Amino acid sequence: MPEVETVVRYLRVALKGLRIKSVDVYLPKALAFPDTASFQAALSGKVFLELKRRGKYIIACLTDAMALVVHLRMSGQLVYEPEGEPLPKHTHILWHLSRGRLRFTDLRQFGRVWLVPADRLELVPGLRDLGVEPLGKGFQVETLAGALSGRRKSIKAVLLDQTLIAALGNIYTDEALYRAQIHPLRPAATLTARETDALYQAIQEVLREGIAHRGTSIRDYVNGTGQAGSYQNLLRVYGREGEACPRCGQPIARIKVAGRGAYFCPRCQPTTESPSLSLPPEG
DNA sequence: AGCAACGCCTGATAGC
DNA sequence: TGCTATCAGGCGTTGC
Repeated sequence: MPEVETVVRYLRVALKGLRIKSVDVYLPKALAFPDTASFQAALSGKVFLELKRRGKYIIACLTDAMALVVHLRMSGQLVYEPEGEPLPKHTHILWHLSRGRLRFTDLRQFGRVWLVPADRLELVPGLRDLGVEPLGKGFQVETLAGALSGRRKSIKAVLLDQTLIAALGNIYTDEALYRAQIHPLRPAATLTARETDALYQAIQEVLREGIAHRGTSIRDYVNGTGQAGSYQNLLRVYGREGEACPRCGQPIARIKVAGRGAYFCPRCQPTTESPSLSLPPEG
């Protein structure tokens, strides 16, 4: 989510007031709705008004009450740049604007684009089912407690479930669980009130830090101007298998949880509640 | 209903 | 060098 929020913050300023002259679609399947011809015809002449984020979806509000929705998935990029530069490989959709161009580039081809009426966002699968925004007023510690109660699956799997909390990806679940000193395999319903509170704080901390550092760039991620973020340098556990835990020095471990790589400290994140949870972390 | 496994893609890297 | 296996920021579908 911090990566998506960063893209939105750049593009909100860059695209405002620009008019779409024409659209090239090089990979039709990247366009989830509608078909290429309808997409091109409907977008011609539209003007960008405002950009929003909901979960990991980018929503561009256009004139005539239309909304251009983009999900970058794993490797997608949405970049505004001058016309005439060489087109990067894996560029699937290209918008020619009244000034400059907007390109959707995606090596793994998982990302998708939709064009729907602004009041029919439910036409985008996933978007309509999103849970609470973790940095919004609707997210309280009781919200998190409610999401965990009665769920026997792992806390990491629950945090990754976008229908409960809209935003947390693999990096930020690991970082939040590390800070809260909770093992990723702990059944969600077994978290104590104290752990739930620590996790509630940790989720907001890691997301705010991620945004403040303009996202995490490991491979493909760049913001709306094509620049990398810097949060990868501040990650405590993600991608650091074998490195020393910043808190206790124990090597960071990696296991598989919910089909994803999960990085954690075996000492700081025991499979039962940590007795040292009330102690402040070092550094 | 809840949950885990798989599929979708290309490319980088590790191990043999 | 060149092969194979594994891994990658996510989510929709399938089947148990």
